[in-house]
Amino acid sequence: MSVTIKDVAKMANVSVATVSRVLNKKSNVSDEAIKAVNDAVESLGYSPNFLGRDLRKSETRRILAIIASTEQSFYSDVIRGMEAAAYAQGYDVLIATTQNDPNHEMHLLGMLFSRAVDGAVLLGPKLDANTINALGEKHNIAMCLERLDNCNVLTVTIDNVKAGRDAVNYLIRKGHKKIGLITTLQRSQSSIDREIGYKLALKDNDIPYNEEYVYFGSYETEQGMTGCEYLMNLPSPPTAIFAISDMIAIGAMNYALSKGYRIGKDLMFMGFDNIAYSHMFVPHLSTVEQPCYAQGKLVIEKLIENMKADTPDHNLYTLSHSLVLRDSTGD
Amino acid sequence: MSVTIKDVAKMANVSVATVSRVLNKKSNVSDEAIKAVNDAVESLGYSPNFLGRDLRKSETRRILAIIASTEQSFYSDVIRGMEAAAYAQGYDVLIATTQNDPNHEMHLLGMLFSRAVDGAVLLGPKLDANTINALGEKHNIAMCLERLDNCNVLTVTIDNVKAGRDAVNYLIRKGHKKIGLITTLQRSQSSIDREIGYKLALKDNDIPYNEEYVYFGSYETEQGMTGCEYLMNLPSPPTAIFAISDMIAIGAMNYALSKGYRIGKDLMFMGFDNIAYSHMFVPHLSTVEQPCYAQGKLVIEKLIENMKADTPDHNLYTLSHSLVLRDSTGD
DNA sequence: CTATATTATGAAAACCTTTTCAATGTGACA
DNA sequence: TGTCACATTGAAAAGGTTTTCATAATATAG
Repeated sequence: MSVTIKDVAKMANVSVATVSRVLNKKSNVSDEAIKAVNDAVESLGYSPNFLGRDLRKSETRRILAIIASTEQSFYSDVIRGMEAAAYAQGYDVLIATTQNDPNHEMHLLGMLFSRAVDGAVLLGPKLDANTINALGEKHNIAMCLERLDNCNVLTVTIDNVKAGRDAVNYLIRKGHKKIGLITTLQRSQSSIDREIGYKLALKDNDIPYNEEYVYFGSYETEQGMTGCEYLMNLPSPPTAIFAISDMIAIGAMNYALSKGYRIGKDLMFMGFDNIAYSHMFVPHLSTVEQPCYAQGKLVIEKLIENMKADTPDHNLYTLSHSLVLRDSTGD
Repeated sequence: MSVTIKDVAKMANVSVATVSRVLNKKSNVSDEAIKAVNDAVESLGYSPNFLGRDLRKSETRRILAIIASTEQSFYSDVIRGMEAAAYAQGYDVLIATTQNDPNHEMHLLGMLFSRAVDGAVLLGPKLDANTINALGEKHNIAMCLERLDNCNVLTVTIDNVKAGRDAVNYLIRKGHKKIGLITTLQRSQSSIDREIGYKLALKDNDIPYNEEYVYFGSYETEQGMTGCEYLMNLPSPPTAIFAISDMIAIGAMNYALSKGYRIGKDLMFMGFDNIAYSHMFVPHLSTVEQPCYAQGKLVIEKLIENMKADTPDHNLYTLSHSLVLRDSTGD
């Protein structure tokens, strides 16, 4: 039905082996043969069947990036970094989404077990550390952006404890003592770590931890509003708020704005991620920036190294973050 | 090296054919054989090699979605729709990004020609209509969100001309006669169509078209600011502005806000896409909403139909949009 | 001019499945 | 008892490529 290497061989009057050699730019093939093959390929409109090729070579040169959804736009820089690193070595990056379903995440990893891809990168997995450890023993897996406790799989991330600590320390340095935290109920390790950082910063400055100042919501902006409403209705409301994501912070600021608080004066906000909207929203949001592109690039480089290595690298790499200071902290 | 169907067969004391039958849940296999095979699969940790399977069956049950980047978060609903439709029929959806490079788009389509996937959906292609037409003759291609003039490939989109016309007619009905348009220099068909709709709405109401009122920028929010600045510095500035995307509209509002315009009163804004931030930003943005999920779902359903059909459907399907009215139009 | 590298080539094996085809065994039925 | 249908099974082919191995042809060295 469809045109195969045999058809090309026949038309070019050579063997399939020769066609294969030309296609793969091997040495030891005459100029005439090269021309004959290329002409035949052209006139037949042939393109090689990757299933055959990949089966024979038992490699696909494809890497799967598994992500909850494409909604969080800050993933896009991570992916750009991943692709840059991959293309540089002749790999393609494919993205698949789990919609936060661990079963679906496992299903997608099936592509790895079944050799439909050579490796996989998990960006914020929903599976637990034990499961991932077990899979990491036998397959080329890496994690990016999000680490997992007790997980010895190659991981590239930032130090979220330190990042949270730096963010809150900055607010304290600005003169605040009553600092609210809006975080998520659904615990990713990064949000746990940022919360730990929040507590450490308080301790650094001998400010007692007050659990009333912590609101647990979800990642949606609406929850930022609700969280801010809760905090500001406390008997002694906070004067600064750290939100573990910009989405949440924007929601929170939105509420504060509607109630007439003067942001950056009466009330300061610090977000996390430095998404594009964080400096479009008025007032501009101060935030913690993490090196998305660099993390994506590094995780792919390390993963490809691992695919070639006999003893894979299962280390944790942490890149450094930085504070971006804008209106919402009065800067 | 890695465990194959042969190893399973050996351990289960059956032929590979029987193993295959068990794995594919075929009839005509004894209960003992089923048990023996399943036990062997379990204890060996076997998972079938998809390359072998796909080659034999010459189908992969995978569909590639080709997208410029994952930055525009409103793609995420389209993808959700695509996945829902795909999974319902046992297909997986893989996403790959072109970063706006037509060469890279062609490279990714190579996965289709080379049978690494069964079909492809283009969301806003950078290739021209002729090229896509040619490819569509031989392969299972569809387009979504974005149509192309003179392109007879299966397409699912909305009527962007009518959408632009409806948006601007609404502003006119609100009493405006001087209406600015912020669009993009880089012409996607949807932005061209929305501009056509803008002009038609003016004509509907006997308002002369004034090219001074049209600003050509890019998709970035910053360009929305610049565009708004340009428009408001005209000798006779517009009293309402239609932006062809919410990102641009938010940038434009941002500028207007900083200059003290009272949005929804002195100056009205209408965006496009109804992204999540459009109702987080204060004031809330009025916008045109397109059915993202439904478009994604439909395009996959039609594409899968085409893969089975002998005479493929190359029609254009248009779903309906709606106006979402909020603060920025004084609603 | 012979002996030996070197280059160019093709036949066939290998990669791992699924599926076809033929064979075996079982039970029913006359 | 003999025939037939049916369920279960395995050997082998098929799918499209790459790669190994052997061979033939040519070039190089002595």
